[in-house]
Amino acid sequence: MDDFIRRTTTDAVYGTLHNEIVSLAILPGQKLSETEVARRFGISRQPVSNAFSKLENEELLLIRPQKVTIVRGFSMERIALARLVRTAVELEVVHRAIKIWDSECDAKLAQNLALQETAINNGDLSTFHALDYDFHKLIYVLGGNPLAFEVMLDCKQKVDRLCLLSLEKSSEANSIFKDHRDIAAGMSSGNVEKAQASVRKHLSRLDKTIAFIHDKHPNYFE
Amino acid sequence: MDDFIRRTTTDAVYGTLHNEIVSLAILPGQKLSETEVARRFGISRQPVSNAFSKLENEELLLIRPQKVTIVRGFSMERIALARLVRTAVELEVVHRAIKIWDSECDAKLAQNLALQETAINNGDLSTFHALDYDFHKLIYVLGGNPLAFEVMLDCKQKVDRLCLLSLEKSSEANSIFKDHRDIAAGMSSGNVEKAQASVRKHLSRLDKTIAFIHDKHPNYFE
DNA sequence: ATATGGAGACTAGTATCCAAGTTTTGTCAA
DNA sequence: TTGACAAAACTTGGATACTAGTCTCCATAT
Repeated sequence: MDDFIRRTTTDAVYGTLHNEIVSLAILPGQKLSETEVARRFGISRQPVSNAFSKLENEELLLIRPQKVTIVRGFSMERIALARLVRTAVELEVVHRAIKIWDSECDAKLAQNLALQETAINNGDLSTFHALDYDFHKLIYVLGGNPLAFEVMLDCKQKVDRLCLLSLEKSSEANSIFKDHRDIAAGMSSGNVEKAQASVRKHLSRLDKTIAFIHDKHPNYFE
Repeated sequence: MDDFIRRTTTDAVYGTLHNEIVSLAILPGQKLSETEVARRFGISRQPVSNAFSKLENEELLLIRPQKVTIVRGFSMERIALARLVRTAVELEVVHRAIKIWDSECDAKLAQNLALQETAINNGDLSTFHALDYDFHKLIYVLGGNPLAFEVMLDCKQKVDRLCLLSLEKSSEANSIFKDHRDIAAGMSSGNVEKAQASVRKHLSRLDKTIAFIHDKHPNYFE
């Protein structure tokens, strides 16, 4: 009865390349030949071409007829746009969530925050980042807009790819945790402006990092 | 020197099908066979397949391996999501625009509004709709976020395709015009909350229309 | 030394063929 | 009439051949 989702060759190639690009295993500007990738996977060019097409739709590749395909770099305009959309969505989700917020929501957020604190005290950053993810997702889900979380992730991913170029995320955990506590307090208070201000502050934390990366790695920008 | 953009067969097929789908010339649920479309255009299946793939990425088609491809219908969840994102972006753009808003911006909006009034008095709805488009775009451009306008258009398009099922847009022009005046006044006042409230009211105008369509055409929903 | 032109090695786009899975159809039997 | 079941007629996915445009490099001419 269940619709089986057969994993096509195209999907497999797409997934692999997508990971390699967003993880910067393949750097911006690098050439990607359909033939070469096909050889690497031991398949024909067709599924590779389809996968390329999907990656182009995400602005990860630049395909021009009869010219070599290259991995797209960053642009400050597109990064700024992704951040604008993420901020906008996050603020609106908070706006809507706060209208139906109750003590049960508070409790779930508090539970997550407690785990965050434990993770920080243990120096367990990977757990902390997972909890960070869950914290934001909770606000979407509890607020009744789980689908919007996916939109936000799309935006976040574009910025994250850029921020991989900076290797100084470790010391920030404490500040992030404090932001989260502010956001939770804002939600709990029922004060939209207060909650949104906390979100804005949290999201603007990347301003300096991005400017720094832009200065340090201009060659990765278009 | 200019990069010539050669129009591929894939692009042509994509463009034609895209228009037909969003204009509801091809209705949700209709089957689309690669072979059949290829015959219709007098080309091979390959570019049709590529075009299908692009349309699937926009959630306009549903492609399953070895099964017939069909035009996707609407879902209230996706419509609600598109409206949420549009609202969010529009509010955030207003938030940012109002910080750099000056009398020159006021003047440009006022000029557009004057033309809107003329168009309404002349009963020239197509001109009015073009001015409606320009009005919203002005806020993005003057506010320094022209790229965000494209994001908003993507969202709007999804809702517009649905609203084509309702044929009662004519009498609304006056209300829309008044909304625009409110928004312009809000921008001019420098009061973010006031401007945003006007935008919210403007965008929520579709609530009834969409509920009505959902009731009247349940077969077009997934 | 520099500019020009051409050969050859690339590139992606398209057409065509085959494979593999799904749906429809028709036949035969209970 | 109704059911089972097999065969035929679909569907998309992938492999391969070929076309046409682009880039690189080297020889030749200025």
